[in-house]
Amino acid sequence: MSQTAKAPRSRRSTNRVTMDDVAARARVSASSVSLFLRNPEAVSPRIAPRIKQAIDVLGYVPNLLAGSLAAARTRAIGVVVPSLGNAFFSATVAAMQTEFDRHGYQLLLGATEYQPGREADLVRTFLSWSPTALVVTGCRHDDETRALLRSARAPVAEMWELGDQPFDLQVGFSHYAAGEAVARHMLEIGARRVAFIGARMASDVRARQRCEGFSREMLKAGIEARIEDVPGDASPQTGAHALADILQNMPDVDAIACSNDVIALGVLFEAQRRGIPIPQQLRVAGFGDLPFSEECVPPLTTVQPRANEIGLRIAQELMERTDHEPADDIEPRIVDVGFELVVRASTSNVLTDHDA
Amino acid sequence: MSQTAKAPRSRRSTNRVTMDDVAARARVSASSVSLFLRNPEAVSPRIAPRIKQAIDVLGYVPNLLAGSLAAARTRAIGVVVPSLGNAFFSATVAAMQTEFDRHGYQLLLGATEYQPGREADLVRTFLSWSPTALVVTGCRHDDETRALLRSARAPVAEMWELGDQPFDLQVGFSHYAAGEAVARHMLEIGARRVAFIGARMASDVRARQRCEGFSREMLKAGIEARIEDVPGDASPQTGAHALADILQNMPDVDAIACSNDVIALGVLFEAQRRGIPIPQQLRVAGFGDLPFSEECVPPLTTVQPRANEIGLRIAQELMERTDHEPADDIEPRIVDVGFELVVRASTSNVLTDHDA
DNA sequence: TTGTAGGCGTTATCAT
DNA sequence: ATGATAACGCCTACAA
Repeated sequence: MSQTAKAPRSRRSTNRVTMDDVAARARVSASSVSLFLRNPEAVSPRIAPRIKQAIDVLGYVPNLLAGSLAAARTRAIGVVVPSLGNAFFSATVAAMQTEFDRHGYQLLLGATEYQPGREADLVRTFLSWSPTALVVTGCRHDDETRALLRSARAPVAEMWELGDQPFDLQVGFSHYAAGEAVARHMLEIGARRVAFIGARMASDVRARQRCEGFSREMLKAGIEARIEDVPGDASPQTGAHALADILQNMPDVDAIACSNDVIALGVLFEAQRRGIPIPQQLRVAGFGDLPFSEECVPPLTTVQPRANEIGLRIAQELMERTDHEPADDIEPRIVDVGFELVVRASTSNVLTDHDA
Repeated sequence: MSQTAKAPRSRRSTNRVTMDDVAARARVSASSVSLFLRNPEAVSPRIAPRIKQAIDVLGYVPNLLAGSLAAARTRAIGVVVPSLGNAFFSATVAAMQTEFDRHGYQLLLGATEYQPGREADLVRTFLSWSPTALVVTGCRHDDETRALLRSARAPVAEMWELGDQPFDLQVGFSHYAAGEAVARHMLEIGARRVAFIGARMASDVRARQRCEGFSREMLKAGIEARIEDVPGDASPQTGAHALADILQNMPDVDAIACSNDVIALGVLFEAQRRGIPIPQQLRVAGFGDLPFSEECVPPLTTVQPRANEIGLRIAQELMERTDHEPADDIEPRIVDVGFELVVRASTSNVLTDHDA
C-alpha cells in the first residue's frame, strides 16, 4: 500500500513520523513540540512528559532538512582536506569531528587528493548545503575558490598554514619556521653536506614551504642544500629511493631532512640495509612525529605539528562564532599553534633513551 | 537594512539568490529553471542559454536542503567508522568519498572512537538528515543501533566484516580466515612456540576475530598460542612492549602474529634493539600491508585487506541501489572482497627482495 | 515545452 | 505557555 490510487496530489510518499504525529499523540500543537525539542524547560511540566512519551513511542526523529530550511541555518560544517591518507589531516579531522559532534554539528567531508580544481568543486558543493561554517586546508586557493569562500555567508577557517589575508580564521603554524628549525638544529650538530627530501612539492604547498625554510636557513650558513622532490605520495619507498639517489650524486652527504616522517622512515630503512650508521655518518630528521617516530631505530628527530590541537581549536573558535549573530562582524583571527622540534637519536650521539 | 519594519511576517533573512531570482532574470518560470538544472536537454534551446546565463550572473547556488526536502531524498550518505586514526578506515573512507562525490553525493562522517553507545548516537544523527544510505563498520551493533538501522528508509551497508544477517549490503572479508591464514603460514615455516599481539581486543571486534582464527588454527596443530591483549590504540610502542612481555614469559617464542602492521613494526624495532635476528630466531607477521610494511627491515609478512576496494565497492553498490525505486525490494547482498597473505622476509629465510 | 499551485516538515511570528 | 499560520526554497503532478 505504498502508492494508493486515491489522494490526488498527495506527495506524502514517506510514511515518516513527523512532528505533527507527535503533536497529535501528545494532544498538543506542533509548535509546542518544536519548542519542547529546542528548550524542554519552556513548556509546562504538564505536557512535557506527554510530548516526551509520544516521541519515544513513535520513534520520532526530527527532520533536520526541514528544520534547517525553516531556520535558515544548517548544523553542518564542510571540511576540505587534501587527503585522508595523510595522518596529519585524518588526525585533525578526527579531532574536529569529535568536537563538532559535541555541539550537535555534522561534519561534511571532502578530499581533493591534490587535484587542481577539486577544492572549488567541493566548496561549491558544501555551499549548497548552507553550512554553518567552512574549513579548508591551507591559505593558497585558486581564484574560483576564493570567490566562493568570500561569497559564503558562513565563517571560513583555514588550517595547517598561516599567511595571506585570513577570511575569518586561520589556525596553523609557519612551515617555513619548521624548516628553519630543522636546519638550525642540523647546523648545530655539525651538518655540512645536506639534502632535503620532499614528496610532490609542486602540489603540496606546505611541504614546499618547509623545504624553502630549510634551504634558506642553510644558505645563511653558506650551505646549499640538495633538494630531492619525488613524485607520488610520501611513503617509505619514496624515502628509500631518494636516499639511493642522493648517495649516488652526493656520497658525502651528512644530513638529510624529510618533509614527512614516513619518508624519513624509509631513509632509516635504506640506511640500515646499506650499513650506514645513523646518526654517526648520516643525520636524519623528519616532520610529523608519527606514532613510529619515537619507537624506530634510531628514534627519529622530527617536528611535532599538533594536528589534534589544530582541529580542536578550529572547532572551538567556529562554535564560538556561531553563537554570535552573523551580523556582529567578528574580527578575523589568526591562531598560531606552533610546533615543537623533537630531538631524538637520529641526529644526536647521545644514548638511545627510547624507554625512558 | 536587515530588519525592515515593513513586510509583516517576512522571514526572508538571507538575501540569498533563489531559483525564483534566476527565473525572473531569465524571464521564465521557476519550474523551467528547476527542469533545466536537472536535465538541461529538456528545455527549449531558446531559453536554456538564458537560464544558464542568469545562473552565472547571479551566482546562483541551489539550496540542497530545500531540494532534498521537496524531493524527499537527500544526496547524503552517513558513514560511521571506529576511528580515522586507523589507516584502514581512512583509506576506505577516502575511496568512498571520491566515488560518492563522482555521483554527486555528500559524505557525512562520524567516528565512534570505540566508545560504546556512540554508534547509535551517530546513526540517529545521520537519520535526521534523511540520508540516501548509511554505512557502518562491522556487523556487531547494539540493540539500539540495530533498531535504528532497521527503521531506516535507506539501504544500510556494513563494511570490513562479514557475518550475521546483513541489512542490505555487506562488503568485507572473514577476519577469522585472515587469522587462520597467518597461522597456517606460521606452521608451514616451522613455528611451534607462538604468540599473538592485539590491541584493545575487547572493543576491536575484528582484531579479536583475527586472533581467534589464529588461535584456533594453532590449536588444531596442538599448539596453544600465547595471547597478548594490550590496551590502547595499536602502535609501535604497543608492539615493542608486548614483545618485551612475551620474551619474559616465553623466552623460546619463535613466531609472533600481530593484529596490525604498526604493532608488528614495533616488534621489529624492539627485536632489532635486542639483537634478535628476524626471521632466523623469530618470525613476525602483521595485518594491513601498510606503506612501510614492504620497505621495513626485514620486509614484513602481512595480510593485505583491500581497504580501498571495500570503499569503492560499497559506494558502487549503493549508487546502483539508489537508481532503483525504493519499492523494488532488492535482495540483501554479501560481497567478500577477500584478502591476500603477503609473505615477505620477516617469516622466510629467502633473500630480501625488497627492490624487485 | 512551459507555467501553476500544492506540498515537503520544520521554525518563527504573532495572537491568544 | 500554547496554538494558528506564514514562510523557508524547491520539486512535481497537472494543466495549458
